Amino acid sequence: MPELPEVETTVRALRPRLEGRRIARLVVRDRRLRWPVPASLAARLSGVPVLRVVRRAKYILVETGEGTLIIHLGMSGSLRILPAEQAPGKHDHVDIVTDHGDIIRYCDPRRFGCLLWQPGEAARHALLRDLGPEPWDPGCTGDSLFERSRGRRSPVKTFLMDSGIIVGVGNIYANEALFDAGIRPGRAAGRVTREEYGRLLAAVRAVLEAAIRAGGTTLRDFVSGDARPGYFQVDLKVYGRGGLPCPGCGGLLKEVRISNRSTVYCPSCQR
DNA sequence: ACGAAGCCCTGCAAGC
DNA sequence: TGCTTGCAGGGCTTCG
Repeated sequence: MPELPEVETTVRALRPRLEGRRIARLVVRDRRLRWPVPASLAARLSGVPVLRVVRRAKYILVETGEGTLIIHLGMSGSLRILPAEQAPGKHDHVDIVTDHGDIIRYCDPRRFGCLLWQPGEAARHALLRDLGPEPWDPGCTGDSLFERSRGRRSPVKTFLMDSGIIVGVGNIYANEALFDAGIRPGRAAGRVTREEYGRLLAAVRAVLEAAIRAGGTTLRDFVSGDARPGYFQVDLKVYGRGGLPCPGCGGLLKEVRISNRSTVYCPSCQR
């Protein structure tokens, strides 16, 4: 399940294969994704030069001279770079073939992802328009989170995972960051202090950066094979460890559901 | 404006 | 062994 670090790692792997090159053709085998792959996409991209590949939230933006290809990996999606033709598997939806012969294969078994087209400025697309800042945006600070959270009664974990507030914090890293910051996930967002939001944002950045670094070590294996960038390279302190000892105090970690998402925390270390 | 719940989908694990 | 059931997850969408 791609979280932001996995998307970032994918973008870094794609850059040398796409930037400055042309899309020779698009092979669409299965249009069924969260929204159907537009019927006009293949014709639209044929022969088009790629200027830049960038990440915004968990979206991969392939910027061309004509517009932007917007890709989301959903829960189970992946993009793999194949050095040569390989027989497509059951859930291999789309191939992007470059003028250098690289095949970039989009696969998404659960079909929560998407491939869409936006003419002109990608930021104007409805999916991107209302997104909050990136965690590293200078305008994203402990103070700004504190201000936005006033009066909110929903859990701070839900607030942290709200892409209108801050992007890129999925369930796994929300759990980890709240543990690192010593904040209980179930507390009302509006009751968390200014200082705590400062600690929380620092923890978010640190845990995402560590995971991106870990993803970087898998980059060299990204081409061909089954190697995929992954967050599972990082040691997770609480996620998936409900009932096991807390790495801080040794007490048992508690597992609850918040907004229907699995939530793990230490009742002693997190207040 | 906010918040909660529903929904999309497949693979896997656990229970019978 | 083969069924059924539950769960996982991001994030849009709907409803209150």
